[in-house]
Amino acid sequence: MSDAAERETEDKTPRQQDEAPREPVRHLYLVDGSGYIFRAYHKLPPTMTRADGTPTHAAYGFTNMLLKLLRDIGARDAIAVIFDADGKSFRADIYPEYKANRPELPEDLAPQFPIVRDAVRAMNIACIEEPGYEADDLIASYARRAEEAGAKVTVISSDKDLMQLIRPGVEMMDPMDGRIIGPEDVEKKFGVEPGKVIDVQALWGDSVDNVPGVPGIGQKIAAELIQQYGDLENLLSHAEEIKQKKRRENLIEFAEQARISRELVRLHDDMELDHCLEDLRAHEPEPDKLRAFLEENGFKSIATRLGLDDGAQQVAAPETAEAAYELVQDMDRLRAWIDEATRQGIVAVDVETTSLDAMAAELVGVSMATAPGRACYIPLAHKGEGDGSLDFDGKGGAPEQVPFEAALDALRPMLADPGVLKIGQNIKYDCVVLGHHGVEVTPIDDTMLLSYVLEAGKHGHGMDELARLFLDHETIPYKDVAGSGKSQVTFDRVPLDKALDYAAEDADVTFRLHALLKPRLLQERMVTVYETLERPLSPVLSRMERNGIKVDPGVLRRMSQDFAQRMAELEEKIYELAGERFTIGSPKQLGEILFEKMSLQGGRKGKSGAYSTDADVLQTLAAQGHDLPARVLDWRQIQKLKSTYTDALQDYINPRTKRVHTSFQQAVASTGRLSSSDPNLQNIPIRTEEGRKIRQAFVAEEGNTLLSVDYSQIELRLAAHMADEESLKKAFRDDLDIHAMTASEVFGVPLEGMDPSVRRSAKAINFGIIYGISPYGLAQNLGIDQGAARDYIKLYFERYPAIKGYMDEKKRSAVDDGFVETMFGRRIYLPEIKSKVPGRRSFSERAAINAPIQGSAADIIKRAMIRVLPALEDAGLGARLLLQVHDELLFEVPEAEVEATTRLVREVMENAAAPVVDLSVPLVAEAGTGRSWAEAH
DNA sequence: AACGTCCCGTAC
DNA sequence: GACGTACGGGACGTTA
Repeated sequence: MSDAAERETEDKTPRQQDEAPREPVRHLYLVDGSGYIFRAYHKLPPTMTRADGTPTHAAYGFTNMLLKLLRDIGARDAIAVIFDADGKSFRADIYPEYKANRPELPEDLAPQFPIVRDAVRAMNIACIEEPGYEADDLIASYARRAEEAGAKVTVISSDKDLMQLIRPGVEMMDPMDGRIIGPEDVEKKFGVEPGKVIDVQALWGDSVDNVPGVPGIGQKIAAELIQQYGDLENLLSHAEEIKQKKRRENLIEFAEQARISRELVRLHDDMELDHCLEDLRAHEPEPDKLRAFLEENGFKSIATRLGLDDGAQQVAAPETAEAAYELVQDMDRLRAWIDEATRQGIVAVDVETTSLDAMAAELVGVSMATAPGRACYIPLAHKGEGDGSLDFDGKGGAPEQVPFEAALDALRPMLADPGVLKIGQNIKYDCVVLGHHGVEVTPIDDTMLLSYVLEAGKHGHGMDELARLFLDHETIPYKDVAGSGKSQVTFDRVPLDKALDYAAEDADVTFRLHALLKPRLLQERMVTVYETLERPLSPVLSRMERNGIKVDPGVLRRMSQDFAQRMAELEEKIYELAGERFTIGSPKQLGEILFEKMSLQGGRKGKSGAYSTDADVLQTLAAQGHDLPARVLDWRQIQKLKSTYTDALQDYINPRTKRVHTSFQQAVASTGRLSSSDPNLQNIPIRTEEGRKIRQAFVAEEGNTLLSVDYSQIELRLAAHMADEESLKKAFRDDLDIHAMTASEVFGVPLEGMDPSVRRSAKAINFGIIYGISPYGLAQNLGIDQGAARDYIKLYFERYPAIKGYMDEKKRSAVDDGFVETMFGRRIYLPEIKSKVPGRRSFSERAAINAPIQGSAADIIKRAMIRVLPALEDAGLGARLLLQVHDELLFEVPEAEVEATTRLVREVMENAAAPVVDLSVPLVAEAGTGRSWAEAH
């Protein structure tokens, strides 16, 4: 018999209204009924059933747990079991999806809920629920009421949603082991004090209850943010300040969702309550009632234990609604689509392949759109599903498709028809792939380039982003059709119905984007940039990518081997010096070795509070005579060269062409520059002796020579022109050493016998000008203090006042217009130029200075690239353009034509600004040739 | 397992 | 905090 029961039994007083006032309730126990029953359900094996077959194991466990609890509480205690009422709670009104994807109750649990309610009543315990509210709200409200009455509260549950209630006077208890869950446990789970739990949950969300939260933010980050900003509202109003781009954007975009989430998890403690504290006071169970319950459910062992056994025998036991996409599987339908495209004179085209790498990709299918919502997909090389093996009913076989070559033959005339405009999103990719099959695609329009020209700096230009932005449409994620991770398949294994949805959507979206964006060229005066720069450049880049460059794998392999050996030696030495083995490549571990174990001086920096171990820091330490940092510097250099270049490049050699085919990105860099990836051939080392050797692996085909032609100081020249800085312009016209001259002007030293360090300083300032100089940056660069750097800049501006004027003007116009322009009219938007966060604003200000300069140079070399191919052709020269590296063009030239080609290329490059821009400074292009890129540059 | 971020380093 | 534009590798932490 329980203690409570004994006490009650001893005084033998039946409960009566007129009984003398008892001492007030001092402690209220609130049992989270659902949580309780779930715990019981999962803890016990599902073996028990009632005589009628109803499963009872959860109810049994529940009854046991509740009896145990009842035994442990006293006469001055109150107790209630709270359940969720059936039906939707008010939270579903705030957020319809709330608990929407909650799985159905297990089949063997649902029928146990009525039993459990009976159990509670049989024990003479109040059983409370309230339609429209959840148990948690009732618990919160009763806890509040008890607290106001001066009673302590224990909530029996381990549900994290209740943890927000923990405060002095309100504790939680784990129903399984009786452990008290205190503020420390909450801290452990949420990373914040209980009072801030709901703010954390608002960000974190809850997949079980379908509370959305903010994407990409989990417990860890949520706690960090709430710690820092105090609460959700304050965080949201300072969301702008968050450093991490993705996180910042999500916080802004999903701010309302976070508020709703907070509202969803916030418990209401102000409900009207049906019971006062006294009503809930613990009573002795009424034996008859309890016995009846136990018997009915076959809980014989409990009855026996409680002495209630009367000997009775029991048995123990998609959105694409408007679009009509067509799957084209026969020649007739294909011809019909081709005819329609030809009649219309405009068609959006998209190819599906097996790879993102255009040169390695196998063509799998083609989609077309001829009007918004009107699109088709023509599968050409789809295989059966699964692993391709045939199963006995033949399902693994390839689906019905138009024969590959026949389809291409049918498409070819339309794709090359000058009267039919082919629209693509990043159509260069499609051109390269189709180019393999001897299919020329012309003329073209590219929605990615349209967006790039119209909105550079505002956002990216990938199709998903454009669809979202301009069409308010979410495209089907690739992983939804092809899977991801281990289960990912190539597109030729995607079932045709899915392939149709995906591929036709791409063409459809492209068509719609084009209809939206193309007219804006004229309205926004961007026709020229698009028509004379980006659009004609696209086929040039296609050509370059298909050309590729020959890379000698033997050279790379030998270098990799050499590097591996040297790294191993250095590692030995480094471990010896450190006195332990560690991951040298981990800045964190290295920092700990250097600054903690060896206690070298070098302090912290960086926002994460980690030690910086960059080359600057290591250099300084090495200069103080420390061997370890010096070795790590060597190790780092070799590791970089090996992993990024000599190892990685070998993997990029196309087995078919034996060449490396980079991909040029035409719509990535906001200034108008190109970028190169997979592999990036625009950052092959050159500055150090060791690194430069990698260029020896880039070689000309037999009988050819590499020709490198690069612009000399093009950005500084353009800066001089644009700022109209007469003295600089004159220096360029006189072909002076510009850095030496700057040194002479700024520091007042004679050109003759100039100290190289003085010239180096001037060079750093000149570079700083292009980047939108700051005293910090210059100081960093020159290894001087900021004061000195500030003086240099001041001196520089005094000598070149027009430069200063140019910078101020750019900043001003950027603020006024929201964008800056290159000499050729390319616009670069600077959406953060008015930001109230100083760091971001100054970032935009520097970009406002740099973008017109860098962008104008980019325009010029693009013009040269566009012109040089027909010029070579006209001259009957066989040179092929292989690479562009911002101010350099690299050609592969038949040996006999080197001289003529050099002359022609220099000519084209030096006059590339004309006739649109009449430069007041000369452009100079310098040429070099050799068997390898190392020799040619 | 996939992703994002950080740190670092390469190019112009 | 921290000079412009990129890409990428490795470490690491978080999310799911």
